[in-house]
Amino acid sequence: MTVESAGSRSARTLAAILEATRELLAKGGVRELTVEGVAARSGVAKSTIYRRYRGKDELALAVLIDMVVTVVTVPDLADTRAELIAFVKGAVRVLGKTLMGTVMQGLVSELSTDSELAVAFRTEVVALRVEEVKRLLERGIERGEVRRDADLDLTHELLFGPVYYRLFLSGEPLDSKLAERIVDAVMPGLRP
Amino acid sequence: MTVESAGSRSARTLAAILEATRELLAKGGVRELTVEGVAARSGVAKSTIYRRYRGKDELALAVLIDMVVTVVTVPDLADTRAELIAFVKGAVRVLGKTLMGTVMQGLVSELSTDSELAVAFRTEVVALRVEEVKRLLERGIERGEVRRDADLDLTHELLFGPVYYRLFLSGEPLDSKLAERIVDAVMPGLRP
DNA sequence: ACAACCACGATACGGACCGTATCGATTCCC
DNA sequence: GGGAATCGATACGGTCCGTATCGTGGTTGT
Repeated sequence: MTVESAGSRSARTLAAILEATRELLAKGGVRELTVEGVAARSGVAKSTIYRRYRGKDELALAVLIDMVVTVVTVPDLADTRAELIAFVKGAVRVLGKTLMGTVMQGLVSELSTDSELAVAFRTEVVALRVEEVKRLLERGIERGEVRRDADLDLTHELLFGPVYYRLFLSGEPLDSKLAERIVDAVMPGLRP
Repeated sequence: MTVESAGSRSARTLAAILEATRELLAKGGVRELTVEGVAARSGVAKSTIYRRYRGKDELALAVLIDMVVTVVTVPDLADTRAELIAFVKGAVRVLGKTLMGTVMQGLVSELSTDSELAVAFRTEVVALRVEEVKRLLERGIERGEVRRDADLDLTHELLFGPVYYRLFLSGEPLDSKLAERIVDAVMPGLRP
């Protein structure tokens, strides 16, 4: 046992890799993320990194998933509008003020050319949000606030599409009012 | 004057570059687009390409802009819903069945790290669509089909956000029904 | 038509990363 | 303690980057 942090050797190695990846992502995004850079910064051999990840994309995705796990489930506020706003607002905040936005943006190109990566991303990131939206809307249906035949999948896309649209393409700010404006535009189509 | 196509030498050179870029983009996307590849395929020297473009991103953007110019303006159908559907449907088709979707997807990552590229993209691609949506909605306001205080910018994001969301993230198909479903979900919030 | 001028093609260069392979040295686990 | 797994170090060929140089050919003005 040395002075190092706790955990087995491979656990410490893994932690060092992820930590270095986070740091490099923080300043430069996926664009400037290189396996050799991670190796140099983390003190881990390049070959060790390739033993765990197929490349820089999978590395970035690992960090992303590590962050997504902390997605909060919205508590019952007895008001669907308020719940949806809270949920979207959370996404806006995370995408706008943390690494997540940067990483997402860098990952988009890779998703189209790497189907394994795409599958992992969809089941471990997208699906979580879809489920939460469904949960909120079903709660709304029970309360009678939402139409019984509302299109749950489409609603999810309507709520988050504009957020990513800003992040990726239009470049307009992800301000705190955005969530409310989106929800208020979508709600009329959901009511009974 | 030789047997070659018409135009001055530099015009022919430029055409050859863009043509080769299109071909390489068609099979492999931005990911597999390299300046050296374009040089080899087009028969144009690498140095000549760098004389015109700063790199592969600007090259891809040039092709994209070349395609966007052909965006059709929607004719007056005397029905805002029908007009919006026609417009969104056009975007869905282009993004789903032509190079444009692929190029866009590859370009997203670069937009975050190259501000010059981002500005060019927004003024020459995004702005065109925003203007067209505004035109359609203002026509709808005059007809009394749309609320006078409708949020035009947000509407644009609501209409196209879901389309790009599918293209970039969820990976669900860009089918022909999508445009109609989106418009029908958004319209209730636009009516007077 | 001729000359001065550009733009182009060819080529070479150092450099960054890629992804793979090999091989002792550690560490882990029984 | 000892075998097995994992790691660090190092070297490799390869691709593509972006820049520079140089000679040749096209283009243009008068």
